[in-house]
Amino acid sequence: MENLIRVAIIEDDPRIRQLMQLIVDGSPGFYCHQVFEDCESAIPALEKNSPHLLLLDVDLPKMSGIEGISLIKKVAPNMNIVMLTVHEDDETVFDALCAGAVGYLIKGLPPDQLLLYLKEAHAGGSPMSSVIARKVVRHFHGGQNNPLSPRETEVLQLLCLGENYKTIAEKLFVSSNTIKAHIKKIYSKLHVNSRAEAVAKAIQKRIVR
Amino acid sequence: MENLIRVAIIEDDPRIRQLMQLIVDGSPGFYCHQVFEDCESAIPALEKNSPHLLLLDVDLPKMSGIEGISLIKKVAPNMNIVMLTVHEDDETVFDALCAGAVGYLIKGLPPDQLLLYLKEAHAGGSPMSSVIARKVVRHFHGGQNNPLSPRETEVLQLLCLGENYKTIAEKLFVSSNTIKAHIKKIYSKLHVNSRAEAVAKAIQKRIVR
DNA sequence: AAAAAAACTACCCATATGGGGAATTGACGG
DNA sequence: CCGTCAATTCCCCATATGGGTAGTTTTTTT
Repeated sequence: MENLIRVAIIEDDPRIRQLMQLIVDGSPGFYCHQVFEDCESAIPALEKNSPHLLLLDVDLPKMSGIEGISLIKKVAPNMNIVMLTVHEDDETVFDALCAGAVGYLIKGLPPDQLLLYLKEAHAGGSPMSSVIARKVVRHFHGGQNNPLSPRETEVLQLLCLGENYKTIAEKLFVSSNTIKAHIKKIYSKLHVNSRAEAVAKAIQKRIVR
Repeated sequence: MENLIRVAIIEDDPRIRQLMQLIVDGSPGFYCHQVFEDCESAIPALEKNSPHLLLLDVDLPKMSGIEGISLIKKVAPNMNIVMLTVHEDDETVFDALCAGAVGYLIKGLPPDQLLLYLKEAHAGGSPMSSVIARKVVRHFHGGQNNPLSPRETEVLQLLCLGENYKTIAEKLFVSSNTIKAHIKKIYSKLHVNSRAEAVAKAIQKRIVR
């Protein structure tokens, strides 16, 4: 009883909910601890007695699964949340991951596959299909297309650290007028007209770390 | 011959290289197109005749696999690059993904598992172990710990869009003095003293999207 | 060798910014 | 009922910033 992985499920469709519960409960090593049909009722219960793993439906009637994650994380920060979805091609993956989910799985996986994924999630992994993974990976791509010269990139990096004309000039052993010129060029190339915008673009376009 | 997935391999260890080649060539649906022992010699060849998939060793003697990705992407932008590593726990995952790799696999996978992953990569997926995936997912986490009040967060978001006191004030229907006061508070809470730093922290700590 | 791009320097000027201090209002919790 | 905090408004002031214009020198590309 002590070594079992305690699992909770939040799923509005009664058929799927009961099916999941059966799969989890009927598997060695797992124990279906709690079952809910919405986040509202789940949150107080999860606060009292939190399981190791939570299977959370993305599409819920009242509060969506995504909104639920943030609230659930507040009451049970150490629980691993695995999202369940019908559409492999939805764009909520990022919101879910940002909110604190660790995995993102499709409903209707073969039971043995599902259980394998749940073991991985409990062991510190992030189970997701490779199609989902590619969505995530794409967010890291696209850092090459930077229109800036090497020197400008260097200046922009220091800009992102909050340095001003003078301190950047000192670090690069040039006049602060030069830095100003570089920054003007950076602004025109990035189509911005303030530090804040430049820094935002630099980080989002991954021109800097 | 036309429907085969053309694969190239860059791997310095002759044993592993030949083993990989054997696995790929001996599998229906795959065709080992080119084999190299370093990026330097691979790049000119990949430019001429690029395969669908490239298996790229992370640890190469001269130019590292990570450095290689950027250069290879320049000559063959549409090729899917899958990294191969011995250590599942290295931190180069992010560099590799940022540089343009689509997958990250461990050396020594069972051949059938490897081939399954390669099919996924070719089909637009991002194969990686769930341990690697968790590393990636962790980069999306941690957006909750924001010490700012709701209003301050709102102001910070507009700050990241490059707005100034006046325009923010107009959008929020308050005086620009108020915005200034909010921004002062934001700076003290985030321990910064300029817009640039505030924006950088906001994005990196995921206080804003 | 010529042209183009990158790097560097300088000066003027209007305005935005950051730091300091001070005060009022409303809401929430002990 | 009182303290705290968020939200709001206002003032002053030194300095940083962004825009414009105008150069020279070096490096790279053609």
